[in-house]
Amino acid sequence: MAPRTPNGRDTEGKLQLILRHAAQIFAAQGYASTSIRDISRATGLPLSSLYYYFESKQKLLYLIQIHAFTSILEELERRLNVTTEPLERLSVFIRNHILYFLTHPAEMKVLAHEEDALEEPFKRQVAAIKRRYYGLARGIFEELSRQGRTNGLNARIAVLSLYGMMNWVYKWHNPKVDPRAEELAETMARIFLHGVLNERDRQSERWEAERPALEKAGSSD
Amino acid sequence: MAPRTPNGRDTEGKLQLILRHAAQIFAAQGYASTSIRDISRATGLPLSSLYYYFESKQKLLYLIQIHAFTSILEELERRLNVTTEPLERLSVFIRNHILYFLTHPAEMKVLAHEEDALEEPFKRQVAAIKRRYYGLARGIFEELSRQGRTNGLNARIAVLSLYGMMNWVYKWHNPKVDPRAEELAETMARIFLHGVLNERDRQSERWEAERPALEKAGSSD
DNA sequence: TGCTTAGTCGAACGTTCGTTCGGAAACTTT
DNA sequence: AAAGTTTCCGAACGAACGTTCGACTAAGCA
Repeated sequence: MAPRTPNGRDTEGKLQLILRHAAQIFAAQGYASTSIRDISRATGLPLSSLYYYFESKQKLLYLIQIHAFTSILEELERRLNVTTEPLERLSVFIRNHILYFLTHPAEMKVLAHEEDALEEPFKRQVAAIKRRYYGLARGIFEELSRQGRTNGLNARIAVLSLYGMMNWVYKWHNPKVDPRAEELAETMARIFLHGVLNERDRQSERWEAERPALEKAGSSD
Repeated sequence: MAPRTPNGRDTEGKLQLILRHAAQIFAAQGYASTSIRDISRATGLPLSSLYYYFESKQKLLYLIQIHAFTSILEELERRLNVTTEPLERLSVFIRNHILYFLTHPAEMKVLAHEEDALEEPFKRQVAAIKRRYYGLARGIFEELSRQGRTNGLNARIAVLSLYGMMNWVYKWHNPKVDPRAEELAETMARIFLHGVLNERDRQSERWEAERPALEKAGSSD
């Protein structure tokens, strides 16, 4: 925490500070309409000093996106280890996503909104980690399908729909009015996993983490 | 169609041509990173000539957004007139949205992606029509709730989730791989209205427009 | 103490931006 | 044919952009 690096000037901490401020401004104004001078103003650092910490505006966006994606993926993989039950795993996925979204709104907005702003050296790398993230959810969904527990929907469409439902949150979530992460995650999990309509046996289902793993009882489960 | 306006120069048609090209470029590069010169290049019209048709870049974006929103809303209100059954109406809403989305991908991307790019004289007006659109879906959902046919979810969250699911489509839909509008709309209607899990009576449900109106069986009507 | 390296920063670079202006050209009305 | 109106457009405006440069100060090491 203190500047205990060889040099007593905490260079790494300053980069993080720049990244934090830059994420805020990118989120508020958009990448393309943010100037390096805006970031200079927000951080209090002179324009030219910024270029000691990152070599281009593109690289700055890249650093923000990679950092956010790496964090959310690490956290997710940690949490997914608690169970192999696909229903629970999907629920964990949703909760993890929403939780990260609401605790890091600026970073997540940049991730969701500035997908195409990166150009080719960087674009590829962010696309790779994104594919890994997407593939994780899709894998879980397909496992669920293999067990005959879905209604046979196209996995790609289903998972991308879920993804959209969650990623759109940055456009409307208002902490003053809307539920916190836990409740929001549970609501979306219900919509996605179960649906909105009154069904006969919906009441019996629970996807909480506390719930003991499903017993296989017959047919498909 | 022919230039039968008082002047034989088809000014209105030229504006439409500019709007079409501009929507394409805004969709491809983003509003902020598109220059008027880009639009000049795409339309073949000289830079300064463009300003005869719109008075500022902001106004250009405004014209595109208002036009798209007005079209989709008009079409929707027309289609909603066929039934008062809330389940069918929600289904019509979803189908209309997706259909417009996939037949006007550029306009819809601009609508979904450049929400915050407009500034104050224009922002308010687009926000107003957007609120009307959102309110329509929410009204239908609440009617459904009043009839006791939902599982009691927060209407705001539910409708915004649906909205997100549909609006995210522009980020991933690939005509070469993904289903056409009708099928996509039905899939999303199923996810939203019904859910993804195997339930006992899911098979009996249909939300097609052809289906005769539900008979009231009890509860609220 | 001096030498080297890491970090700072004012000033300026070339380019691109949105927009304007004034007059030329095209068409309509008398 | 003259007058009036609408449409067109080359050239230029000041402002803002991302990035660079080179001189500077402060820290770490001998």
